[in-house]
Amino acid sequence: MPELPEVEVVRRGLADHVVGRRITQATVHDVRSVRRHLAGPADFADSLTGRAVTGAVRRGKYLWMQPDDDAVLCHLGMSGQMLIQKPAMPAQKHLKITLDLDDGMQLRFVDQRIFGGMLVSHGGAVLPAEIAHIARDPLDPDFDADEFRRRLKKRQTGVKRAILDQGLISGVGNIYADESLWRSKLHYARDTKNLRAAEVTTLLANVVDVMSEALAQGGTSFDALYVNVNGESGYFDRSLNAYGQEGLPCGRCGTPIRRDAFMNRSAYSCPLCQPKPRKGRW
DNA sequence: CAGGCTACCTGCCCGC
DNA sequence: TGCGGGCAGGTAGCCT
Repeated sequence: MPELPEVEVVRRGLADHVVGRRITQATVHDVRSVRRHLAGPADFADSLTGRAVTGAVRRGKYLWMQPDDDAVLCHLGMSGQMLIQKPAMPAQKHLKITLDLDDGMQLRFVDQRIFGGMLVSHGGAVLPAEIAHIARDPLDPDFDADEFRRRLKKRQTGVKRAILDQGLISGVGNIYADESLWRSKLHYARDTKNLRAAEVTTLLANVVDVMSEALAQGGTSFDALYVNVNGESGYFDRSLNAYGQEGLPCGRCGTPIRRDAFMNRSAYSCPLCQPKPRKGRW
């Protein structure tokens, strides 16, 4: 569920509550949450026991803790949560992994749908090999906007597909794709090859803006599934202009927002502000 | 490489 | 009240 702003909120929580701590014990409650740790759940737990966490880093929607040169790579999938809680707190229904910390608190990974998970990447502290294919995200100081433009221009696809491709630009999911396209007055099916340079520049700026604004508001929460490490919801959902707004008036022109089936999911757009491309025209 | 489809999961909401 | 279908902030892999 979480996109870059939500994952960054979680990373900051880990930086505050886990970095500087030592993991005294690791418990895997559901092996499916460590299925990407190929050496198995026992090795996962053994690899973490006694390790001190020295950093918490994020690229796109992935984040990892750094026990020295290694990485505990985490992805929240659609429903993953990281919670800092006292051991006395009753276990959540979908509690998957518990890391006991040397200050008496626990880091709990809760994940209803189990699309997320953790793995230990040996020597992966700088960049885990498992995510070498993930592009830098636009909030990364080393994000290369010119390279993004070059690579985008070479794509033969629709613009929303392109910005959802984590290998081209990371961190953008369905919410912020629709929101940045709405702000840019671009239809999601616009061909990347036919985008004008100014349109790409505007889009990139809007991607950065919408994710920065969402981050400042603690992320987007529609329900209790997305929360920070203290269990609190973000409130950027109040600022959404397109995503989930089917039938509601466009904030610019009043035309009802429409929902289209797209990539087995949804694409929300304003039919007037974001005109559908016609063959031969764009 | 593009893109359609499936799998991986649980839960909620709606219509019947 | 129950059941089936559709839907949900994601990713990877297989096929054409």
